[in-house]
Amino acid sequence: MNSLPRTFPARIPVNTIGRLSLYRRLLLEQLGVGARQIYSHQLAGLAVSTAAQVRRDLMTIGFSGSPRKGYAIQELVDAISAVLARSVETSVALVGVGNLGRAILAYYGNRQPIRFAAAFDRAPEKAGRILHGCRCYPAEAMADVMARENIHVGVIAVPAAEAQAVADQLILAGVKGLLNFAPVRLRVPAGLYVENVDLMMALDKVAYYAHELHS
Amino acid sequence: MNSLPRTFPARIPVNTIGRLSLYRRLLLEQLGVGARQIYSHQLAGLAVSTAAQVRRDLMTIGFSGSPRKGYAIQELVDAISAVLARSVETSVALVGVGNLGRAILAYYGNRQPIRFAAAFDRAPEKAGRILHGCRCYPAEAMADVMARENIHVGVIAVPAAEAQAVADQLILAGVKGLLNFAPVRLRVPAGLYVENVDLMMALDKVAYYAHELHS
DNA sequence: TTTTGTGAATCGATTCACAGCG
DNA sequence: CGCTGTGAATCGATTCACAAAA
Repeated sequence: MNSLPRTFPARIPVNTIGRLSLYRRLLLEQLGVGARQIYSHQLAGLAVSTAAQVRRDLMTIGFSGSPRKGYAIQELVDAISAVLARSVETSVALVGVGNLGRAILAYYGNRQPIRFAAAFDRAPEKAGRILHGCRCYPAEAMADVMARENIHVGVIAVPAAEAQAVADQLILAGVKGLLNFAPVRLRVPAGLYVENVDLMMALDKVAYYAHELHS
Repeated sequence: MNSLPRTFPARIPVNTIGRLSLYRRLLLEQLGVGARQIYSHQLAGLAVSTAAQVRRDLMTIGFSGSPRKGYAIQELVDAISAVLARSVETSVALVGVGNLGRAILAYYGNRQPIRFAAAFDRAPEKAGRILHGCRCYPAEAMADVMARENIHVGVIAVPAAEAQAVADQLILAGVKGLLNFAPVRLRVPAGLYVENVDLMMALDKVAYYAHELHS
């Protein structure tokens, strides 16, 4: 029955933020299929999780449903969007327009309200090209473009050896969060958020368990 | 002094496996630079972690160092490689040779002992091509090729709508672990391991914290 | 000294279990 | 009834803190 733009007393745990992102996607899908209300155990089924987990997560963002009808899907989507940065536009910069960088641009498309506003690459011949709706600039232009486009999130898709230097540049240019695809742990000032997508680690984990189960 | 190759009493936590993968990379780098011994606090520094965490992780795999000299790097690399599937060859299949699939092949290269032994795609015109050392087959060939190549790990890089069907096929073909890049949660038999790389979720997390810090 | 190895304490995240409600 | 909301219990992961070793 509630919950629009509130000030949240507590800091929301990272894992919860992640699940909210997932719930939101699943809920939008349900809306598309004509559903209007959903029970915690149904959403849990879609998310391959538990009803208790779902209820706890929604409690954390202060959203309530009714015992009779469950949760109103559209309202819940709005509430989650208000918590995630989804109701304001977030401008993002990509650094590193190699195989992975281009795949990232293609993957994210340019769905509002997360917009890839600029890409940077050391190789000067990439400057000026437009890939999946995102313009490439030479690395030197970073500070200027980032300020002009009001970018606060950086995505790092450069080789390991360059990642720390790129992170330093991005931080200097004012980013508050980094999504790092390079297989390195970045050293950043306290408080700045870094999400690592470590593909080597991910594959090692799978190989470990596959091997364990197989033998 | 340490770590004889076998029989780990306890099951090793997922997070620990992930960190071991990271430690291994960092240690190999140190070997390349000429280091032979390392202290827990030094490795922690490289991993952007804590000395206690490092010691706990190494304890978990039964590896010991000496208070005087720290840990012997080469031996530690070997011990970690023995724990991860790194000392035997693991064959992997990729399904979905789009932008993301090709970037994945390029990223992983074909470093031993994790080998991309086959790629599959619904689009028949991709069959027969060799990308980054990995041969593409039509989707229909999956069962045959997977058996012939003894593949036990699958990497899913297809659109969300197809991911569950692909997972089912791969499981039928005998995989024991899945690395899933599709923005869906897969339903799999108990015991089978799934590692999700959810890029939407990753970006939402960063955007959330960037926004929180910025405002 | 300095550093390892580790039991115990702490912290955080998930699950249980049940009161309250429609 | 079956469902939500939530305090309390549990589970797991990290950190503390210190004895033992060199």
